[in-house]
Formats: sequence, C-alpha cells, structure tokens
Amino acid sequence: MASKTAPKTESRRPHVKCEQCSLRDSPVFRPFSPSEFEWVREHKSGELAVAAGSTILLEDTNSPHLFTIYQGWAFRHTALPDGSRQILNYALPGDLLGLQTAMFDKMEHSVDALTDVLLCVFEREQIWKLFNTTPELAFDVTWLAARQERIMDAKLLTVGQRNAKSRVAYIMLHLHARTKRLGLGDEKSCEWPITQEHLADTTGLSKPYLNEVIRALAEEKLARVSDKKLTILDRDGLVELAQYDVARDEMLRPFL
Amino acid sequence: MASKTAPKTESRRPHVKCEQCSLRDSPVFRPFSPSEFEWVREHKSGELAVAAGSTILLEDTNSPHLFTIYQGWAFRHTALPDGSRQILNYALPGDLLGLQTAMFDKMEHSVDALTDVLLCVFEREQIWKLFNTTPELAFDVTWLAARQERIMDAKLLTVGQRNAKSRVAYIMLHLHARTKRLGLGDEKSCEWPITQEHLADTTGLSKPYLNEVIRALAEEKLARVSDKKLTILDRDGLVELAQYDVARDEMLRPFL
DNA sequence: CGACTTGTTGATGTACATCAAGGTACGTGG
DNA sequence: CCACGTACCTTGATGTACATCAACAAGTCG
Repeated sequence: MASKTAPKTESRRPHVKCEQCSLRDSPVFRPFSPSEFEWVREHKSGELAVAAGSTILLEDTNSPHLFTIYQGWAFRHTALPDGSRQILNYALPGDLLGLQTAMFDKMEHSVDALTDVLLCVFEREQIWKLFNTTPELAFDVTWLAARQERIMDAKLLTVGQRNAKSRVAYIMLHLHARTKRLGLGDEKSCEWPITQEHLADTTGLSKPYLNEVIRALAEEKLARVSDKKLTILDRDGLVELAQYDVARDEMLRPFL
Repeated sequence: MASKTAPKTESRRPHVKCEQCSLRDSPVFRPFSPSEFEWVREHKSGELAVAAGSTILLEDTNSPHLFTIYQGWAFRHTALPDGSRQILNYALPGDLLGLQTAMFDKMEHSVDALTDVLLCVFEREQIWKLFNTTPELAFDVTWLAARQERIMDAKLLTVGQRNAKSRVAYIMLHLHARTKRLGLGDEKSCEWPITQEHLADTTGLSKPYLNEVIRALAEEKLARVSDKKLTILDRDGLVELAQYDVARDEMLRPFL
C-alpha cells in the first residue's frame, strides 16, 4: 500500500558530468558518440533524489518530466477500481520512466520508489526535439519502448500460463539476470528490495500463499530470500521449474 | 491450434494508392501531410493476402518485413516450452506488425491471421531511414509502441487481478470499443472471429470453464456471442462487472 | 517503549483446472 | 444422398490450487 503522497524528495543541480557517468562503464550500454553526449548534457535539466516508498509519477496525472534511473529500484503499478493492485514491472538503473506522459495526455500507471532512488530529469517537450535533431537517440527511445513491450509480453505469459511456483521462480530469474548485468549482483545472488506484498501484487497471488511458495522454494533448496538479498541455490532446478528461456533476458541496451 | 506453416498467401502489387486508402477516411487516424504520403508511397513494397489460420510471422525467426494491417484480424501469441499458449493481443486494421524484427535480432512471438487478412508490406531496413528522413513518422512508430505497451499493461492487470467473468467481460468491451472505432461494428455489436479456444488462451482460463463463463454472461443478459458476432446486451452491467474504464480505450491514432 | 510494517501460520471455502464424453454443424469424397 | 471427418461448442464429475480471514510473531523505527 501506501506510497506516501508527500515524498521526501530533493532536487539538485547535476553533480556528475554525463561523460563520466558511472553507468557508461557498464558493458550493458552501447557507447555514446560526442554528439549524443552533447544532447544529453544540454537537455538534462537536473537530478532528483527520491526516498524509498515515495511516489515518482502518479496515475492520471501528466508530469512535465521524463526520468532516467541513475541509482536504485522503482516499480510501475496500477489498480482496479476495487483496489486490487497490479505491479507491472520493476525499473532499474538505465530505465526510462514517463514515456507515456510524453506521448499521451496522461499516465495510466503510477511509479513508486522501491529503494532510495536517484533520477536524471529531462523535460518532456524535449522528446519532440529529439526526433528532429538526434535520430539515433530517438531510435533508442523506440528501442526501449519495444523492449518494454517485450518484457510485458513475457509477464503476461507468466501470469496467464505459469502456476504459482513457476511464476515466482521466473521473476526471481528475470530480476537476477537484469541486476547481474548491471553489476548489482553476482552469479548466485543479488539485492532484493522486494517485500512479499510487492511480490504478491506482481504475481497475482495472495500474500499468505505467496509466503508458502517462497518457503517451498527455500525448502527445496532452489532459491532463498533473506535480509534483502536473493540467493539462487540451484539455478538449473529453478530454470526448469520456471521454464525459463535464458536467451530472452540477454540484450544489449542502447540508451542510458 | 495449429497455424499451418504453409500459408495460402498471395503477393501482389499495390492496387490502391495510399492517398485513397479507405482507412484514411476513418476519424481514428490523423491526417497525413503530403510528405508523409510520399514516404509511405515510396516505401511500401507490396501487399500480401493471408488466409485465416496461416502464420504471418514466426517466433524465433527474423522476417525482413514489417507489416501494417489493411483488412482483417490477426493475433500475437507465444508459448511456454510445455506447450501452453498465451495470446498476447489481437491486431486490427491500422496496427503495425513486426516492430520487434526491426529492433532486435528475432521475434519472441508469432503472429497468426485470425480471419483472411490483407497486409501492406514494408522492408524492415527502411525503419532506420524513417528516423533520419521523416521524424514525424518515426514519432508515430514510437507512439504506436508506447500505446502497445499500454495495452499490455491493461492485459496484465486483467489477467493478474480480475476474476474469470470480469476478464471475459473486459476483453469483450475492449475489443468492441476498438472495432467500433474502426467502423467494424455499431453501438451494440461487432464482428467476433474469436473462438472459445482463442479466448481461453487469451484469458488464461480452461476451455470448458470459459464456456461456462460465456454462457453465464449470456444467461445474465450481459453479452452474447453467436454466429461470429458479439452482441452487447447490457453495457452498463458489463462495464460494472469488468470494472472497465471507458476513457482508456479512447485514443486518436496517428499512423496507418 | 509502543506503533507499525513485514513475515508466518492455520482453518475454511471456492474458483478454477483436468479429464472424459457427447453434440452440432460444417465440409469432403464416394 | 450418405458416410465420414473435422472444428467448434457443451456438459458433468472430480480434484486441487488457490483466496480469504484471522491472528499472531518478529523485526524496525520513531
């Protein structure tokens, strides 16, 4: 529940040159050309620090900003009128937030900070200019949108066709792969700021039953969550249970 | 089941000038400028007729083509290794097929023709040129990708949080709204080429139970399917059952 | 220290899947 | 015209995977 609507946020001037952005060192992202650096440097309008639990973007509103995650975890979610919440996906460093506000009149989902988050801020009008002045970056935005659609396809497949244990196993493998590639985890483990309640709203399972599933995975020595960390105990077993297609989560990303 | 892998398709030269494309008259699409018409006319490489039940694009392959639906229904779907199939979404006239092949090395879903379908064909390399030469159209492609993501968000919410009756009601309302706006139906009804098996794979329900749900909706005089037609009997009742947000399916579309 | 958030446990019910037939309407070839 | 297959829908019996509700630890955090 309850993202506080009064986020403890803090705005500030850029403190790091984009050329020296630590994310750039990651092998996940493609190299930037000088003109691309120039565009980003020129148009980045600031940084925003958001505390864990706060709302970054609110459903049915239209933020003038577009964000890129520099540090931390966030998640997109939406709800039915009766209150049941669905978590749509988790966003990690390098992910783009708020494309919908740039394309449509309003968002149909909220975005909350899961951990403390540091965001790079852009003005949403600039996305128009992007298409006119820097087609490579415009292409990257489209690439990110297509990739996001692909992730959503996979989630729908998961929730529609996998059973409870398989669903949880799949999400563990998926997020482990993504964090690992960003250098936020190793072969066997990664950080895990996701509570059981989040996971229940992600998988469409109830909280008590999800708890049972998680304990079962631990008992069967497949994976264990403790102390905000996920440990993969038996990767092959987990992959088989989840019917996980390893190749699907491997993609070179073009854009910061 | 079983899309025949040897589709009865027929390739042919364009028979209609894009300027006179009947879809252009639809109030759903924004008007094109002369330069946009020129781009489309120059780059459209042909038309393709595909028979109902045939495969248009195959998972794990990489088609050199990008399609736009001129006439008919198609659907995107993917499957788990164990065989369970998930239908991701239905594609209607004006929808773009195969963006993934243009952005990535291969597709992670197949596309099948649900009815006989008429496609406009583009070469996938041209999408690069689009970003360099016609930024308005490039923006439209991104717009379509963002809209598709939005639709996938809504489906995930549906399958994750709605119960069986509510799921089916939601899909009926969603597809009725989309077809109606394209002029393929009226206030109370629309064409419905979707079998119960398709619907089961869309909702994640079993075929027999889905059948029960559909009969219940008919008995309660909410909606009825017969003879490849959907009839909405009690729209308000259906909207309430589905927790359907009318505004979400209303969007002006930019691109053919 | 109490208040709150997160995880654990158990009792009970139901919404759904699975399996197994059978039924109807259509086509196709003899 | 009949025999046959095939595609789609219908029906019922049985089981189980899950939800719901309720209460209670256990660990933050002010």
